[in-house]
Amino acid sequence: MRVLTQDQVVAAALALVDAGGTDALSMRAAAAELGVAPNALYTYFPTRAALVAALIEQVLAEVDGGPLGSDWRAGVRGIASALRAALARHPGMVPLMVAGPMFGPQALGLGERVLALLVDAGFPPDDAARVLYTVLAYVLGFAAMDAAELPDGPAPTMAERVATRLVAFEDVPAEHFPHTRATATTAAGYVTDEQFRYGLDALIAGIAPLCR
Amino acid sequence: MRVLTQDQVVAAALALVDAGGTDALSMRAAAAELGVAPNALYTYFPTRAALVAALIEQVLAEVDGGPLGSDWRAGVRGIASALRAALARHPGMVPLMVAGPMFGPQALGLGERVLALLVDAGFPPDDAARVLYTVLAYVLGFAAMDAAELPDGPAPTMAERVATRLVAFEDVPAEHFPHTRATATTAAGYVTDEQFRYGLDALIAGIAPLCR
DNA sequence: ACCTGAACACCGTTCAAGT
DNA sequence: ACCTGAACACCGTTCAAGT
Repeated sequence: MRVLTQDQVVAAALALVDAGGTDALSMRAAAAELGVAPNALYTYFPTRAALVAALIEQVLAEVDGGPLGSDWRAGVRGIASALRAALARHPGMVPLMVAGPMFGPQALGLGERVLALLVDAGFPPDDAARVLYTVLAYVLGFAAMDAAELPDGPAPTMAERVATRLVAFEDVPAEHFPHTRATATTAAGYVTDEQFRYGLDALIAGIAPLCR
Repeated sequence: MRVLTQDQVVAAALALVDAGGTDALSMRAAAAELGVAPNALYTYFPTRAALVAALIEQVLAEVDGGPLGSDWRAGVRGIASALRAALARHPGMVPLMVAGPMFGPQALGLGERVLALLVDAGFPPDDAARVLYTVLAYVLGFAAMDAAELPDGPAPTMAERVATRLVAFEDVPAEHFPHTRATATTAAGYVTDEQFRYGLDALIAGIAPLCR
């Protein structure tokens, strides 16, 4: 008789990542959290990679659908924002997501929703596929740059993060990098929702002519 | 008297990553490659993270400038493509780059070049900063999705990669993911230069109205 | 079938010692 | 100052044994 469930293992592992960052995840730490010998986890997941895949699916399951209306712009914005929000809730998961291919049912479902949205709006299917991957690349890249500079401990507030970035930019020598220094305030705000929306809207605007 | 140089350590470590993927990098393996005791490397780099930062700078140093003409579109395309090419040459480096903030001189120099290009073309500086980060997010995200599914061994040809992806999509159940299946051929080609250019051009088109 | 203790082959990093 | 051997506190994973 099993003393645990797969969901319990996933929950414990995700808690480790959320509390201590990417590197806090280990089979041994998760086992300790669950009060079980390290090798007991191999009953539930054959390898560490399989556990990570389950964690990724768990995070993707938190991405809610967005509006189901006929406006593809709002639909893409909604799903992309929901994905970014889910990744921002679990910043330690980002390096794990980005390091391996995503082919689980949740990942496929997310893509399918975007494709359906675009095809229904009149995009030729192949263009829809290209748009999907382009948007995904942007969202994952943004999330990665966002998560990259977070400390491993508990998450700082957005104001603290912007302040930290501003200080970092002040160390940049203005004689060598004048434009970088001149735009430090804007660059410091790169981690905000507003900046995410800015790039996403540019992407959507550039995509629009493809919809005949 | 030092028996090695920092450059030798970086070269050996990069060779490990290129040959065996991200996980092939370890202080001990690099030391073995150089014929030296593991802890000898701590003379050259205080931590593994410092070595990784030097590796990132090395890869960014390989990004060539692109055209210096007055056309900002060509300039952004050139630098973004050069960055993608450098990352594609070192796919094992991508998870390392994406996992940590990039604030070295090469990283700053790359950003500065893009900012100068945009400001010279008439972008308001703050818009230029936003454009820079948006393009970076796209390039890094694309590179990450690209690198994610590469095997750890020697790199397959592009044709082999597309074929592998096509086979993977054939396993997707068409009754649950009809659009995904219908666009499998296009999706299989996502790793190609052409797809990278496609998304980049959409981004540039969406950005253009910001240049007054 | 599932858990355990013990082990194997790894890590990054530190420390005391030698030159 | 720089290298070495040895050690510490970790990893993922395997294996034989117990229930």
